[in-house]
Amino acid sequence: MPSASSTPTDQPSATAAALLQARRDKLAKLHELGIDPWGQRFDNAQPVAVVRERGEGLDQTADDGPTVRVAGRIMLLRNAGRLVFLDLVDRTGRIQIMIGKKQVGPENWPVVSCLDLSDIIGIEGRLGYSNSGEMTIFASSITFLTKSLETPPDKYHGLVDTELRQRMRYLDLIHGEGVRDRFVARSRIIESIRRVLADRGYLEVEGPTLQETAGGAAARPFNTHHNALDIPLVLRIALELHLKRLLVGGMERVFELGRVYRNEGISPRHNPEFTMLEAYEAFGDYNTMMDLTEAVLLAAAEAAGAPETFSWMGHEVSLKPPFPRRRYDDLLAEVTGCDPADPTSVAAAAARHEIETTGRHPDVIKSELFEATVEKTLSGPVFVIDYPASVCPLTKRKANDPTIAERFELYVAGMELANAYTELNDPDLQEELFRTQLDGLPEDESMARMDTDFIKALRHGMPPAGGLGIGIDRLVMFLTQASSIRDVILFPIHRPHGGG
RNA sequence: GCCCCGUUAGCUCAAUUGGUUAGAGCAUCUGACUCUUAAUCAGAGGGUUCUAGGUUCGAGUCCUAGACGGGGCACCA
Repeated sequence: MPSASSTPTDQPSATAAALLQARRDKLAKLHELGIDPWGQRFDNAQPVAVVRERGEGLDQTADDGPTVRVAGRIMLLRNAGRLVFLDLVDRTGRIQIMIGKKQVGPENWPVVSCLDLSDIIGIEGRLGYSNSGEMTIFASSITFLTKSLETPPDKYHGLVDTELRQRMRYLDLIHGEGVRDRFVARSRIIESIRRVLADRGYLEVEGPTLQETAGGAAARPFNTHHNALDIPLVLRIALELHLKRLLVGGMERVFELGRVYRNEGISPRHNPEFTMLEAYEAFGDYNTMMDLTEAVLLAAAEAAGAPETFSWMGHEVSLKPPFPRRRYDDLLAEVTGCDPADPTSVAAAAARHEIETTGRHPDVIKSELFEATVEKTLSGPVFVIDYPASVCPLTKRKANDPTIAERFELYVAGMELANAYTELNDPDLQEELFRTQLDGLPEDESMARMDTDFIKALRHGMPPAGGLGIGIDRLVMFLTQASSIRDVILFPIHRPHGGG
């Protein structure tokens, strides 16, 4: 039985305690001065960027600049006796403040000795330039807005430790180079996607995240339980099947932009929860969705401020539409030299790449061969079209060839960014495909999970339609040049630290 | 799940082949300074070297196990 006494690691070191005490002493001093260290509403503050713009036109030698009012966090503090310089940062930028003992008067000056790095203050003062030519607000009053009790990271290096950066994202956002910009870009990208879809008459909807059956993708779900109903539930792994029910319901253009959950491995390209866009358009097909994909990507790139052509993970990428469209079998033949129409030839090529072939469905073998050989050659962007039908149980087959599914995947820089189909709307074929378990695929990894409620919906009639899925996190990675998915997710999953 | 690498002060990093009391910058405290720019100058305090074992006269350094993180493989998007 573990000891009930507190472990030594619960005790802060003397350094940590002294750093904290120093700030608590200043907190107490503020109270003594009759100042609320936790501040109040602060009206009419101008964004630093606006103030800076205003300062650009000023005569640098004049001392009659306009009065401005800003609020922000103290990032640097330079104390020169009866004169203090500090760098104040708000959401729009950074500006230098000068506080002089004579200038702010005896009622303000004692407050200055209570200022620490990371405190949040409001400043009113004249905008001008310091002797060394830096744009500066010469403070006439200081308003204390919030005391910071913890020591900030190294003011020059910031927070470098990857783990700390992710667990304490708030610090990373304050101190990390470009971190804030990347998450701003993410927000703008998502905004642009909503705009593109809304402009085309799509409605945004919200499907259930708690489901009885995890359908629409090949992935292991998270299991949970509802107490009042006393039933097991799973978290959704895709948006697809409920959006298609809405097509049946006459919502002819719908999309959902939301979180899905897959109980699988973690890597620089995988987080257990991630954000998906799925969009469905009645009376369209996969060609419709290729056009939509190009529009979404172009708008997203513009929103993120990404150049039209750039290099990412060692690939040169140009987002200029139209993106090339290449048939799956053609690519496979080009790269491997096999005959995609001949299972024996495919199996022989697969064997050369040490892919297990015995007892497995020919299309599973083909699919693995494709992933092992073709994928990494796809710098893209390129639409890979017309997949082997049996690995696509939710996709309409080609009218003249039931072995080919009308599906595309968009590859950019060797990474799969989008996946789309001409949607299967034949309820009898859908039911049959749900019942079919492909040889060599464990049930967990199959999309063939029977959803009788969905089949019933299809029997009521789902219009022919195109459907599209885009992994938003990967899109953001690509457009903000991030090499890890954890750099574009604010709070990626982490194993809890020991000790509970 | 498997393989490789990392973890030293609040933060960023040193520490020779295993050898004195584990060092430095930032941060903190004391003092000086009305134009600084990672301000500077003088002084002070601050460490369970991730954890638990082991080898050794002696371990931050070597060995074993574990924790957490990073990368790769597998799986997937």
